[in-house]
Amino acid sequence: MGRVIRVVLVDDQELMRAGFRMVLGAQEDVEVVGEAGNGAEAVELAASLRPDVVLMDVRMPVLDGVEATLRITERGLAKVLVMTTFDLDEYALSALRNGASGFLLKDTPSAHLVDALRSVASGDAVVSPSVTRRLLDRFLGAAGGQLRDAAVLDVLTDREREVLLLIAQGLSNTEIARKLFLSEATVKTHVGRVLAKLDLRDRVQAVVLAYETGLVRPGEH
Amino acid sequence: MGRVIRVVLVDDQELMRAGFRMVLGAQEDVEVVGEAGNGAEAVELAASLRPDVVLMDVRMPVLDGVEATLRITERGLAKVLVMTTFDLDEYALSALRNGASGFLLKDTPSAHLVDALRSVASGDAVVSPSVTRRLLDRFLGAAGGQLRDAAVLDVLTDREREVLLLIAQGLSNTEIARKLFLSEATVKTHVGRVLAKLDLRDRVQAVVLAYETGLVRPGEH
DNA sequence: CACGGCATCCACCCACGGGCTGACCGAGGA
DNA sequence: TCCTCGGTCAGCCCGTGGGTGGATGCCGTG
Repeated sequence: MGRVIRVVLVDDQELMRAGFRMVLGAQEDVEVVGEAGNGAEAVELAASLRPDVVLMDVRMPVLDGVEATLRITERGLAKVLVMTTFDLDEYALSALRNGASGFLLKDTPSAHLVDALRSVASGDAVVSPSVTRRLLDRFLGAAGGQLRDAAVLDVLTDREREVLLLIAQGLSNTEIARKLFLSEATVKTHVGRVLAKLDLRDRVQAVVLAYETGLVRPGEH
Repeated sequence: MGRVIRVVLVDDQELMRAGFRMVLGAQEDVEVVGEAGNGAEAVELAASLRPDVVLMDVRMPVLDGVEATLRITERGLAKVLVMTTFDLDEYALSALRNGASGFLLKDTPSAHLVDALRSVASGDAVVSPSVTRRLLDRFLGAAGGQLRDAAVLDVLTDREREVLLLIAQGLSNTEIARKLFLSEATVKTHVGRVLAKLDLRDRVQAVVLAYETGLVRPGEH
Protein backbone atom coordinates (compact mmCIF):
# COMPACT_ATOMS: atom_id res chain seq x y z
CA MET A 1 0.00 0.00 0.00
CA GLY A 2 3.04 2.21 0.36
CA ARG A 3 3.37 2.43 -3.42
CA VAL A 4 2.76 5.59 -5.37
CA ILE A 5 -0.68 5.96 -6.90
CA ARG A 6 -0.43 6.72 -10.61
CA VAL A 7 -3.20 9.03 -11.76
CA VAL A 8 -4.47 10.23 -15.14
CA LEU A 9 -6.34 13.53 -15.10
CA VAL A 10 -9.23 14.00 -17.51
CA ASP A 11 -11.05 17.31 -17.92
CA ASP A 12 -11.70 19.49 -20.92
CA GLN A 13 -10.77 22.60 -19.01
CA GLU A 14 -7.04 23.10 -18.76
CA LEU A 15 -7.55 25.29 -15.69
CA MET A 16 -9.27 22.49 -13.85
CA ARG A 17 -6.49 20.10 -14.62
CA ALA A 18 -3.96 22.62 -13.43
CA GLY A 19 -5.81 22.87 -10.14
CA PHE A 20 -5.86 19.15 -9.62
CA ARG A 21 -2.24 18.85 -10.69
CA MET A 22 -1.32 21.31 -7.98
CA VAL A 23 -3.24 19.54 -5.27
CA LEU A 24 -2.15 16.06 -6.23
CA GLY A 25 1.41 17.04 -7.00
CA ALA A 26 1.83 18.09 -3.41
CA GLN A 27 1.11 14.55 -2.27
CA GLU A 28 4.00 12.18 -1.83
CA ASP A 29 2.11 9.07 -2.69
CA VAL A 30 0.34 10.43 -5.77
CA GLU A 31 1.82 10.95 -9.19
CA VAL A 32 -0.01 12.49 -12.12
CA VAL A 33 1.26 10.47 -15.06
CA GLY A 34 -0.93 11.89 -17.81
CA GLU A 35 -3.68 14.29 -18.77
CA ALA A 36 -6.47 14.19 -21.32
CA GLY A 37 -8.96 16.76 -22.58
CA ASN A 38 -11.73 14.42 -23.67
CA GLY A 39 -13.01 10.91 -23.20
CA ALA A 40 -11.39 9.42 -26.27
CA GLU A 41 -7.94 10.57 -25.24
CA ALA A 42 -8.66 9.33 -21.75
CA VAL A 43 -9.29 5.81 -22.97
CA GLU A 44 -6.10 5.85 -25.04
CA LEU A 45 -4.04 7.14 -22.16
CA ALA A 46 -5.52 4.58 -19.80
CA ALA A 47 -4.57 1.87 -22.26
CA SER A 48 -1.02 3.04 -22.81
CA LEU A 49 -0.09 4.27 -19.34
CA ARG A 50 -2.13 1.80 -17.28
CA PRO A 51 -2.55 4.17 -14.33
CA ASP A 52 -4.05 3.09 -11.03
CA VAL A 53 -6.83 5.62 -11.17
CA VAL A 54 -8.38 7.85 -13.81
CA LEU A 55 -9.84 11.04 -12.37
CA MET A 56 -12.54 11.87 -14.84
CA ASP A 57 -14.88 14.76 -15.49
CA VAL A 58 -18.32 13.81 -16.80
CA ARG A 59 -19.07 16.66 -19.17
CA MET A 60 -16.63 16.55 -22.03
CA PRO A 61 -16.54 16.94 -25.79
CA VAL A 62 -15.92 14.05 -28.20
CA LEU A 63 -16.66 11.30 -25.69
CA ASP A 64 -18.25 12.04 -22.35
CA GLY A 65 -17.04 10.74 -19.04
CA VAL A 66 -19.79 8.20 -18.62
CA GLU A 67 -19.03 6.49 -21.89
CA ALA A 68 -15.29 6.72 -21.39
CA THR A 69 -15.71 5.12 -17.98
CA LEU A 70 -17.34 2.12 -19.56
CA ARG A 71 -14.59 1.71 -22.16
CA ILE A 72 -11.92 1.86 -19.50
CA THR A 73 -13.45 -0.36 -16.86
CA GLU A 74 -14.77 -3.04 -19.16
CA ARG A 75 -11.22 -3.63 -20.33
CA GLY A 76 -9.97 -3.38 -16.76
CA LEU A 77 -7.50 -0.66 -17.71
CA ALA A 78 -7.84 1.31 -14.51
CA LYS A 79 -10.11 2.30 -11.70
CA VAL A 80 -12.20 5.36 -12.52
CA LEU A 81 -13.18 8.13 -10.16
CA VAL A 82 -15.82 10.31 -11.77
CA MET A 83 -16.31 13.96 -10.91
CA THR A 84 -18.79 16.63 -11.73
CA THR A 85 -19.54 20.21 -10.78
CA PHE A 86 -23.26 19.66 -10.46
CA ASP A 87 -24.55 16.63 -8.73
CA LEU A 88 -26.73 15.24 -11.42
CA ASP A 89 -28.19 11.96 -10.29
CA GLU A 90 -28.36 10.47 -13.70
CA TYR A 91 -24.72 11.05 -14.44
CA ALA A 92 -23.73 9.58 -11.12
CA LEU A 93 -25.89 6.56 -11.61
CA SER A 94 -24.80 5.93 -15.17
CA ALA A 95 -21.16 6.32 -14.30
CA LEU A 96 -21.39 3.89 -11.41
CA ARG A 97 -23.33 1.49 -13.56
CA ASN A 98 -20.55 1.72 -16.07
CA GLY A 99 -18.06 0.54 -13.53
CA ALA A 100 -16.82 3.72 -11.89
CA SER A 101 -15.36 3.22 -8.43
CA GLY A 102 -16.66 6.51 -7.18
CA PHE A 103 -18.43 9.72 -7.80
CA LEU A 104 -17.26 13.03 -6.35
CA LEU A 105 -18.41 16.60 -6.58
CA LYS A 106 -15.76 19.07 -7.59
CA ASP A 107 -16.29 21.10 -4.45
CA THR A 108 -14.83 18.22 -2.49
CA PRO A 109 -12.06 19.45 -0.17
CA SER A 110 -8.66 18.52 -1.56
CA ALA A 111 -7.84 16.44 1.49
CA HIS A 112 -10.93 14.34 0.81
CA LEU A 113 -10.05 14.02 -2.82
CA VAL A 114 -6.72 12.52 -1.98
CA ASP A 115 -8.31 10.17 0.52
CA ALA A 116 -10.83 9.13 -2.08
CA LEU A 117 -8.04 8.48 -4.55
CA ARG A 118 -6.34 6.20 -2.05
CA SER A 119 -9.55 4.36 -1.29
CA VAL A 120 -10.25 3.80 -4.94
CA ALA A 121 -6.72 2.69 -5.67
CA SER A 122 -7.05 0.05 -2.97
CA GLY A 123 -10.23 -1.29 -4.46
CA ASP A 124 -12.84 0.47 -2.38
CA ALA A 125 -15.46 2.94 -3.53
CA VAL A 126 -16.28 6.49 -2.63
CA VAL A 127 -19.32 8.64 -3.18
CA SER A 128 -19.86 12.25 -2.14
CA PRO A 129 -22.10 12.51 0.91
CA SER A 130 -24.84 14.48 -0.81
CA VAL A 131 -24.96 11.96 -3.63
CA THR A 132 -24.82 9.06 -1.22
CA ARG A 133 -28.02 10.26 0.35
CA ARG A 134 -30.01 10.03 -2.83
CA LEU A 135 -28.22 6.90 -3.92
CA LEU A 136 -29.26 5.21 -0.71
CA ASP A 137 -32.83 6.38 -1.06
CA ARG A 138 -32.94 4.92 -4.47
CA PHE A 139 -31.17 1.78 -3.42
CA LEU A 140 -33.41 1.11 -0.48
CA GLY A 141 -36.50 2.03 -2.38
CA ALA A 142 -35.59 -0.24 -5.20
CA ALA A 143 -33.45 -3.10 -4.09
CA GLY A 144 -33.01 -2.86 -0.39
CA GLY A 145 -36.06 -3.43 1.72
CA GLN A 146 -39.03 -5.06 0.21
CA LEU A 147 -41.59 -2.32 0.59
CA ARG A 148 -44.34 -4.79 1.03
CA ASP A 149 -43.83 -6.99 4.06
CA ALA A 150 -42.68 -10.38 2.95
CA ALA A 151 -44.23 -11.61 6.18
CA VAL A 152 -47.52 -12.24 4.44
CA LEU A 153 -45.85 -15.16 2.72
CA ASP A 154 -45.38 -16.86 6.06
CA VAL A 155 -48.89 -18.25 5.93
CA LEU A 156 -47.84 -20.41 3.01
CA THR A 157 -46.44 -23.89 3.41
CA ASP A 158 -43.09 -24.69 1.81
CA ARG A 159 -44.77 -26.45 -1.06
CA GLU A 160 -47.11 -23.59 -1.67
CA ARG A 161 -44.27 -21.10 -1.68
CA GLU A 162 -42.50 -23.34 -4.15
CA VAL A 163 -45.50 -23.30 -6.44
CA LEU A 164 -45.86 -19.55 -6.09
CA LEU A 165 -42.26 -19.21 -7.19
CA LEU A 166 -42.96 -21.13 -10.36
CA ILE A 167 -46.13 -19.19 -11.02
CA ALA A 168 -44.07 -16.04 -10.70
CA GLN A 169 -41.86 -17.28 -13.49
CA GLY A 170 -44.78 -17.45 -15.85
CA LEU A 171 -45.28 -21.20 -15.85
CA SER A 172 -48.67 -22.73 -16.52
CA ASN A 173 -50.20 -25.34 -14.25
CA THR A 174 -49.21 -28.18 -16.54
CA GLU A 175 -45.65 -26.92 -16.70
CA ILE A 176 -45.50 -26.66 -12.94
CA ALA A 177 -46.90 -30.17 -12.68
CA ARG A 178 -44.21 -31.54 -14.97
CA LYS A 179 -41.50 -29.69 -13.12
CA LEU A 180 -42.56 -30.90 -9.70
CA PHE A 181 -43.60 -34.40 -10.81
CA LEU A 182 -47.17 -33.82 -9.73
CA SER A 183 -50.57 -34.21 -11.34
CA GLU A 184 -52.09 -31.05 -12.64
CA ALA A 185 -54.89 -31.48 -10.15
CA THR A 186 -52.47 -31.20 -7.27
CA VAL A 187 -50.92 -28.11 -8.70
CA LYS A 188 -54.34 -26.59 -8.99
CA THR A 189 -55.06 -27.22 -5.34
CA HIS A 190 -51.79 -25.62 -4.37
CA VAL A 191 -52.45 -22.66 -6.59
CA GLY A 192 -55.94 -22.37 -5.19
CA ARG A 193 -54.66 -22.40 -1.64
CA VAL A 194 -52.03 -19.81 -2.42
CA LEU A 195 -54.62 -17.50 -3.90
CA ALA A 196 -57.02 -18.07 -1.01
CA LYS A 197 -54.39 -17.56 1.69
CA LEU A 198 -53.01 -14.43 0.12
CA ASP A 199 -56.42 -13.12 -0.84
CA LEU A 200 -55.63 -12.92 -4.52
CA ARG A 201 -57.94 -13.43 -7.45
CA ASP A 202 -55.52 -14.44 -10.16
CA ARG A 203 -52.23 -16.10 -10.64
CA VAL A 204 -51.50 -12.77 -12.30
CA GLN A 205 -51.91 -10.99 -9.01
CA ALA A 206 -49.81 -13.71 -7.46
CA VAL A 207 -46.96 -12.79 -9.78
CA VAL A 208 -47.29 -9.14 -8.84
CA LEU A 209 -47.19 -9.99 -5.17
CA ALA A 210 -44.21 -12.26 -5.65
CA TYR A 211 -42.26 -9.36 -7.11
CA GLU A 212 -43.56 -6.82 -4.64
CA THR A 213 -42.57 -8.87 -1.65
CA GLY A 214 -39.20 -9.68 -3.08
CA LEU A 215 -39.91 -13.41 -3.33
CA VAL A 216 -38.55 -13.03 -6.82
CA ARG A 217 -36.48 -10.12 -8.01
CA PRO A 218 -36.00 -8.65 -11.45
CA GLY A 219 -32.98 -10.24 -13.03
CA GLU A 220 -32.67 -13.46 -11.06
CA HIS A 221 -32.95 -16.41 -13.40
CA MET B 1 -24.63 25.70 9.28
CA GLY B 2 -22.28 27.33 11.75
CA ARG B 3 -24.28 25.91 14.63
CA VAL B 4 -22.91 23.35 17.00
CA ILE B 5 -23.74 19.72 16.22
CA ARG B 6 -25.26 18.00 19.23
CA VAL B 7 -24.26 14.35 19.41
CA VAL B 8 -25.32 11.37 21.50
CA LEU B 9 -22.76 8.58 21.84
CA VAL B 10 -23.98 5.01 22.01
CA ASP B 11 -21.68 2.09 22.70
CA ASP B 12 -21.69 -0.61 25.34
CA GLN B 13 -17.99 -0.22 25.95
CA GLU B 14 -17.19 2.71 28.16
CA LEU B 15 -13.68 2.78 26.73
CA MET B 16 -14.98 3.30 23.24
CA ARG B 17 -17.18 6.14 24.32
CA ALA B 18 -14.27 7.74 26.09
CA GLY B 19 -12.27 7.60 22.91
CA PHE B 20 -14.97 9.23 20.87
CA ARG B 21 -15.59 11.79 23.58
CA MET B 22 -11.96 12.79 23.35
CA VAL B 23 -11.95 13.13 19.60
CA LEU B 24 -15.24 14.93 19.34
CA GLY B 25 -14.65 17.10 22.38
CA ALA B 26 -11.69 18.62 20.65
CA GLN B 27 -13.93 19.91 17.90
CA GLU B 28 -15.40 23.36 18.25
CA ASP B 29 -18.58 22.64 16.34
CA VAL B 30 -19.38 19.32 17.99
CA GLU B 31 -20.85 18.80 21.43
CA VAL B 32 -21.45 15.43 23.04
CA VAL B 33 -24.71 15.95 24.91
CA GLY B 34 -25.31 12.42 26.11
CA GLU B 35 -24.11 8.82 26.23
CA ALA B 36 -25.86 5.49 26.31
CA GLY B 37 -24.69 1.91 26.86
CA ASN B 38 -27.40 0.11 24.96
CA GLY B 39 -30.07 0.62 22.33
CA ALA B 40 -32.95 1.14 24.72
CA GLU B 41 -31.17 3.95 26.52
CA ALA B 42 -30.20 5.39 23.17
CA VAL B 43 -33.81 5.68 22.09
CA GLU B 44 -34.76 7.34 25.37
CA LEU B 45 -31.89 9.78 25.18
CA ALA B 46 -32.70 10.63 21.57
CA ALA B 47 -36.27 11.35 22.61
CA SER B 48 -35.41 13.52 25.58
CA LEU B 49 -32.33 15.34 24.30
CA ARG B 50 -33.26 15.56 20.62
CA PRO B 51 -29.64 15.62 19.39
CA ASP B 52 -28.69 16.26 15.78
CA VAL B 53 -26.91 12.97 15.39
CA VAL B 54 -26.74 9.69 17.27
CA LEU B 55 -23.42 7.92 16.84
CA MET B 56 -24.37 4.31 17.32
CA ASP B 57 -22.57 1.02 17.69
CA VAL B 58 -24.33 -2.00 16.16
CA ARG B 59 -23.46 -4.73 18.60
CA MET B 60 -25.05 -3.97 21.92
CA PRO B 61 -26.95 -5.71 24.70
CA VAL B 62 -30.66 -5.15 25.45
CA LEU B 63 -31.45 -3.59 22.09
CA ASP B 64 -29.02 -3.69 19.21
CA GLY B 65 -28.06 -0.75 17.07
CA VAL B 66 -30.06 -1.80 14.07
CA GLU B 67 -33.30 -1.98 15.97
CA ALA B 68 -32.56 1.19 17.92
CA THR B 69 -31.90 2.96 14.63
CA LEU B 70 -35.36 2.11 13.44
CA ARG B 71 -37.02 3.33 16.63
CA ILE B 72 -35.16 6.62 16.44
CA THR B 73 -35.53 7.41 12.77
CA GLU B 74 -39.13 6.34 12.39
CA ARG B 75 -40.05 8.92 14.99
CA GLY B 76 -37.69 11.44 13.41
CA LEU B 77 -35.87 11.97 16.69
CA ALA B 78 -32.42 12.34 15.17
CA LYS B 79 -30.12 11.33 12.36
CA VAL B 80 -28.27 8.13 13.06
CA LEU B 81 -24.72 7.30 12.11
CA VAL B 82 -24.07 3.62 12.64
CA MET B 83 -20.66 2.17 13.35
CA THR B 84 -19.14 -1.23 13.68
CA THR B 85 -15.75 -2.80 14.15
CA PHE B 86 -16.27 -5.45 11.52
CA ASP B 87 -17.82 -4.57 8.25
CA LEU B 88 -20.65 -7.02 8.19
CA ASP B 89 -22.73 -6.42 5.12
CA GLU B 90 -25.96 -7.47 6.70
CA TYR B 91 -25.63 -5.08 9.57
CA ALA B 92 -24.85 -2.23 7.25
CA LEU B 93 -27.73 -3.02 4.99
CA SER B 94 -30.23 -3.47 7.79
CA ALA B 95 -29.14 -0.29 9.48
CA LEU B 96 -29.44 1.74 6.31
CA ARG B 97 -32.76 0.12 5.58
CA ASN B 98 -33.87 1.20 9.01
CA GLY B 99 -33.17 4.80 8.21
CA ALA B 100 -29.56 5.29 9.21
CA SER B 101 -27.84 8.19 7.49
CA GLY B 102 -24.54 6.45 7.32
CA PHE B 103 -22.40 3.48 8.15
CA LEU B 104 -18.81 3.79 9.30
CA LEU B 105 -16.14 1.36 10.37
CA LYS B 106 -14.55 2.10 13.69
CA ASP B 107 -11.11 2.29 12.15
CA THR B 108 -12.19 5.46 10.38
CA PRO B 109 -9.64 8.23 10.96
CA SER B 110 -10.95 10.73 13.48
CA ALA B 111 -10.84 13.57 10.94
CA HIS B 112 -13.13 11.56 8.70
CA LEU B 113 -15.45 10.79 11.54
CA VAL B 114 -15.95 14.46 12.24
CA ASP B 115 -16.50 15.18 8.56
CA ALA B 116 -19.04 12.40 8.42
CA LEU B 117 -20.81 13.81 11.43
CA ARG B 118 -21.09 17.17 9.72
CA SER B 119 -22.36 15.62 6.52
CA VAL B 120 -24.99 13.64 8.35
CA ALA B 121 -26.06 16.63 10.42
CA SER B 122 -26.64 18.57 7.22
CA GLY B 123 -28.83 15.85 5.78
CA ASP B 124 -26.36 13.97 3.63
CA ALA B 125 -25.22 10.40 3.97
CA VAL B 126 -21.86 8.76 4.45
CA VAL B 127 -20.66 5.22 4.00
CA SER B 128 -17.17 3.85 4.56
CA PRO B 129 -15.32 3.26 1.29
CA SER B 130 -14.95 -0.47 1.72
CA VAL B 131 -18.63 -0.84 2.48
CA THR B 132 -19.57 1.47 -0.36
CA ARG B 133 -17.93 -0.91 -2.77
CA ARG B 134 -20.12 -3.82 -1.85
CA LEU B 135 -23.15 -1.61 -1.47
CA LEU B 136 -22.71 -0.41 -5.01
CA ASP B 137 -22.22 -3.90 -6.34
CA ARG B 138 -25.43 -4.94 -4.72
CA PHE B 139 -27.21 -1.81 -5.81
CA LEU B 140 -26.20 -2.06 -9.40
CA GLY B 141 -26.80 -5.75 -9.57
CA ALA B 142 -30.26 -5.37 -8.16
CA ALA B 143 -31.70 -2.00 -8.98
CA GLY B 144 -29.27 -0.41 -11.32
CA GLY B 145 -29.40 -1.69 -14.83
CA GLN B 146 -32.37 -3.70 -15.91
CA LEU B 147 -30.70 -6.93 -16.87
CA ARG B 148 -33.17 -7.54 -19.62
CA ASP B 149 -33.09 -4.86 -22.28
CA ALA B 150 -36.15 -2.70 -22.07
CA ALA B 151 -35.67 -2.12 -25.79
CA VAL B 152 -37.93 -5.03 -26.61
CA LEU B 153 -40.82 -2.88 -25.44
CA ASP B 154 -40.17 -0.46 -28.27
CA VAL B 155 -42.19 -2.55 -30.68
CA LEU B 156 -45.29 -1.71 -28.70
CA THR B 157 -47.49 1.28 -29.45
CA ASP B 158 -48.19 3.73 -26.64
CA ARG B 159 -51.58 2.27 -26.10
CA GLU B 160 -50.25 -1.24 -25.92
CA ARG B 161 -47.62 -0.22 -23.43
CA GLU B 162 -50.34 1.42 -21.39
CA VAL B 163 -52.32 -1.80 -21.37
CA LEU B 164 -49.26 -3.82 -20.48
CA LEU B 165 -48.71 -1.55 -17.52
CA LEU B 166 -52.19 -2.26 -16.23
CA ILE B 167 -51.82 -5.96 -16.83
CA ALA B 168 -48.66 -5.80 -14.80
CA GLN B 169 -50.63 -4.43 -11.90
CA GLY B 170 -52.82 -7.47 -11.83
CA LEU B 171 -55.91 -5.97 -13.44
CA SER B 172 -58.35 -8.14 -15.38
CA ASN B 173 -59.50 -7.23 -18.85
CA THR B 174 -62.80 -5.85 -17.58
CA GLU B 175 -60.99 -3.71 -15.03
CA ILE B 176 -58.63 -2.40 -17.67
CA ALA B 177 -61.62 -1.66 -19.89
CA ARG B 178 -63.29 0.36 -17.16
CA LYS B 179 -60.10 2.21 -16.38
CA LEU B 180 -59.42 3.16 -19.98
CA PHE B 181 -63.07 3.67 -20.94
CA LEU B 182 -62.88 0.92 -23.53
CA SER B 183 -64.94 -2.13 -24.30
CA GLU B 184 -63.53 -5.37 -23.05
CA ALA B 185 -63.24 -6.56 -26.64
CA THR B 186 -60.85 -3.74 -27.41
CA VAL B 187 -58.76 -4.48 -24.38
CA LYS B 188 -58.54 -8.06 -25.52
CA THR B 189 -57.25 -6.99 -28.88
CA HIS B 190 -54.56 -4.87 -27.27
CA VAL B 191 -53.62 -7.64 -24.91
CA GLY B 192 -53.46 -10.03 -27.81
CA ARG B 193 -51.17 -7.76 -29.75
CA VAL B 194 -48.91 -7.25 -26.77
CA LEU B 195 -48.56 -10.97 -26.31
CA ALA B 196 -47.97 -11.54 -30.00
CA LYS B 197 -45.38 -8.79 -30.35
CA LEU B 198 -43.47 -9.82 -27.29
CA ASP B 199 -43.82 -13.50 -28.04
CA LEU B 200 -45.56 -14.31 -24.80
CA ARG B 201 -48.21 -16.89 -24.12
CA ASP B 202 -49.93 -15.47 -21.09
CA ARG B 203 -50.68 -12.21 -19.47
CA VAL B 204 -48.83 -13.89 -16.62
CA GLN B 205 -45.67 -13.94 -18.68
CA ALA B 206 -46.41 -10.35 -19.61
CA VAL B 207 -46.29 -9.40 -15.95
CA VAL B 208 -42.98 -11.16 -15.53
CA LEU B 209 -41.54 -9.37 -18.51
CA ALA B 210 -42.86 -6.05 -17.27
CA TYR B 211 -40.93 -6.50 -14.04
CA GLU B 212 -37.85 -7.94 -15.71
CA THR B 213 -37.51 -5.04 -18.10
CA GLY B 214 -38.15 -2.50 -15.40
CA LEU B 215 -41.36 -1.25 -16.98
CA VAL B 216 -42.71 -1.63 -13.49
CA ARG B 217 -40.58 -1.89 -10.38
CA PRO B 218 -41.30 -3.46 -7.05
CA GLY B 219 -42.69 -0.83 -4.74
CA GLU B 220 -44.05 1.67 -7.18
CA HIS B 221 -47.77 2.10 -6.74
C1' DC C 1 -54.63 10.99 -52.96
C1' DA C 2 -53.83 6.48 -51.28
C1' DC C 3 -51.66 3.70 -48.26
C1' DG C 4 -50.26 1.87 -43.82
C1' DG C 5 -50.25 2.06 -38.89
C1' DC C 6 -52.98 2.74 -34.95
C1' DA C 7 -57.02 2.67 -31.98
C1' DT C 8 -61.43 1.21 -31.68
C1' DC C 9 -65.12 -2.17 -31.84
C1' DC C 10 -67.61 -6.72 -32.46
C1' DA C 11 -68.65 -12.03 -32.50
C1' DC C 12 -67.27 -16.71 -32.13
C1' DC C 13 -64.80 -20.60 -30.17
C1' DC C 14 -62.39 -23.17 -26.89
C1' DA C 15 -58.89 -24.14 -23.60
C1' DC C 16 -57.04 -23.00 -19.34
C1' DG C 17 -57.61 -21.41 -14.86
C1' DG C 18 -59.87 -21.46 -10.55
C1' DG C 19 -63.84 -22.64 -7.15
C1' DC C 20 -65.92 -26.47 -4.89
C1' DT C 21 -66.39 -30.99 -3.00
C1' DG C 22 -64.51 -35.05 -1.58
C1' DA C 23 -60.98 -38.38 -0.79
C1' DC C 24 -56.46 -40.73 0.59
C1' DC C 25 -52.00 -40.96 2.96
C1' DG C 26 -48.16 -40.11 6.29
C1' DA C 27 -46.04 -37.54 10.03
C1' DG C 28 -46.38 -35.59 14.31
C1' DG C 29 -48.65 -33.78 18.43
C1' DA C 30 -52.45 -34.11 22.02
C1' DT D 1 -55.10 -43.75 20.14
C1' DC D 2 -57.16 -40.03 17.55
C1' DC D 3 -56.88 -35.84 15.22
C1' DT D 4 -54.66 -32.28 12.71
C1' DC D 5 -52.01 -30.71 8.96
C1' DG D 6 -49.47 -30.85 4.71
C1' DG D 7 -49.39 -33.05 0.53
C1' DT D 8 -51.47 -35.70 -3.09
C1' DC D 9 -55.23 -36.67 -6.43
C1' DA D 10 -59.95 -36.60 -8.84
C1' DG D 11 -64.21 -34.84 -11.08
C1' DC D 12 -67.34 -31.07 -12.12
C1' DC D 13 -68.60 -26.43 -13.47
C1' DC D 14 -68.08 -22.15 -15.62
C1' DG D 15 -65.94 -17.73 -16.13
C1' DT D 16 -62.16 -15.48 -18.06
C1' DG D 17 -58.59 -15.23 -21.21
C1' DG D 18 -56.77 -15.53 -25.64
C1' DG D 19 -56.92 -16.74 -30.84
C1' DT D 20 -59.17 -15.65 -35.18
C1' DG D 21 -61.39 -12.93 -38.34
C1' DG D 22 -63.40 -8.95 -39.79
C1' DA D 23 -64.93 -3.85 -39.58
C1' DT D 24 -64.56 1.28 -38.93
C1' DG D 25 -62.37 5.83 -38.53
C1' DC D 26 -58.24 8.68 -37.75
C1' DC D 27 -53.87 10.34 -38.84
C1' DG D 28 -49.39 11.12 -40.93
C1' DT D 29 -46.27 10.11 -44.86
C1' DG D 30 -44.89 9.08 -49.31
